[in-house]
Amino acid sequence: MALGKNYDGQDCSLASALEVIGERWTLLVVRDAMYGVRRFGDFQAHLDIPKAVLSQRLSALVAAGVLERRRYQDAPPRDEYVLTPVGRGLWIPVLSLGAWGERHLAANGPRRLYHHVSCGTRLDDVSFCAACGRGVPIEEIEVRPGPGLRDDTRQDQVSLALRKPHRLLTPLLTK
Amino acid sequence: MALGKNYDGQDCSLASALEVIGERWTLLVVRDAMYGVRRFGDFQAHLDIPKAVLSQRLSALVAAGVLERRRYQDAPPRDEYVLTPVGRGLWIPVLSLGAWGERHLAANGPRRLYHHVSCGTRLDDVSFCAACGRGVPIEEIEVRPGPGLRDDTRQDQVSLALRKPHRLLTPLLTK
DNA sequence: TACCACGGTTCGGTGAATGAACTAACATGG
DNA sequence: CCATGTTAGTTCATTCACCGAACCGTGGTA
Repeated sequence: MALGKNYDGQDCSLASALEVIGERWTLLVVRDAMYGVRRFGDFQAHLDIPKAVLSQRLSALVAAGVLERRRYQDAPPRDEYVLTPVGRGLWIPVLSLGAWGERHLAANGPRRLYHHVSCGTRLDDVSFCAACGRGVPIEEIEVRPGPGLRDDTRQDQVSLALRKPHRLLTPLLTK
Repeated sequence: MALGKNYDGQDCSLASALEVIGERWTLLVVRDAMYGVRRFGDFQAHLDIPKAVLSQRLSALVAAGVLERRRYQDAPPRDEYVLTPVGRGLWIPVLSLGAWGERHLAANGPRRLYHHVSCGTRLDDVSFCAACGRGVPIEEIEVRPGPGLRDDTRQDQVSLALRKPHRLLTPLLTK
C-alpha cells in the first residue's frame, strides 16, 4: 500500500491510483503484462523480483481489478495473469512515464519505439498517431527495439523475446 | 529508491523513471508542486507526511533535477521548492494517472477539472484542448473543483486554498 | 522410483517509514 | 529583555515492508 490504510482524507484521485499501482515493482509488473508477459515465472525472470513480493503484487493487482487470473491448463494446474480493460487503461500513464524517463534520464536515445500496426507510423508520448489523426489503443500497437536498447544485459528468455518486434498484449513465447 | 541500487540491468526507461518518482509520497509531492505548493510546511500540512520523509523526498527530487531549491527570503533564511522544466515534464503522467484513478476508483465523478486558461475549454486525459486542437502545457492550465470534490475533509489551509479555481504552478497563498 | 519444473509459501535479517520529541534561527509582543 | 511562536528541519525508537534463501506441493518425465 502506498499511503497506509487511513487514507480517506486525501481526496485526490492520483493518491487513489497510487494506492493501487504505487508500490514498488507494481507498475513494472503492469508494463510487463502489456508486453505480453503472463506467467509467474516469466515475470520473475524478467524483473528479478523476490517471489514473495511478486506473489503479493499479482494478488493485489487481481484484487484491484487490474489483472485477471485465468486457468490455461489443468494438468498440472497453471494460471496466467492477463490485463483487464481497467489494467489496459494504464497504457497512457505507463507510456508517458516511460517517455519522460527516456527523455530526461536515458543516454543513447529511445530504447523502444511504438508503432501503429495498421499504418506503421511511430506514435508520440501519448499514443497519438499523426498519420491517422487519433489516439491509438494498446491493442493496435507494436513495440520495436530502438537505438538505446542494449543487448549485453539481461539474457533471460523474456528479455530476449522482448528484443524482437512484438505486438503489445500478445502472449510471449518463451519456450 | 524504487528498485535498489544495482539496477543497470533493467534496460527500461519506465524503471529509470520509477527510480526517481516511484517512491512512496514522491509523486504526490510533485503533484502538489504543480498545484503551486512551494513551502516545506505547506507540503507537510497538505500531505500529512512525516517530516523526515518529506525532507528526504524533497532533497532527492532536487538531486534528480525535478525540483529546484530557491531562497526567497534571508531573515530568517527560507527556501522554496519549485518545479524545473524536467519536473514540469511530468504533467502528462500525473494527469493521466489521476484520470485513471478518477475513472476506475472514484465514486462521485471527477474531483478536479482542468481548463485551458486562454479559451476556457475543459482538457482531456492527456491535456489536449479540443477547441485549440493542440496539447496544452501545464503553464496554461487552471484547476477547478469538480462534482466529486468533498469539502468535509482536510481543513488545512492548503486544502482550503486548493478548493478554489487556481492556475497551475502559481504560488499558493496560505496566509 | 527418482528427479525435475512450476508456482508458490515460510522464515530470519535488513533497511525504510513512522510519529513523537527535540533543535536551531529568527520574529514578535509585552 | 524575556517569553512565546513560527518555520524547517533532525534524531530516535518502534514498526513494517522488502529481501534472498530455503522449503513445499502438485504433477510430469526418465
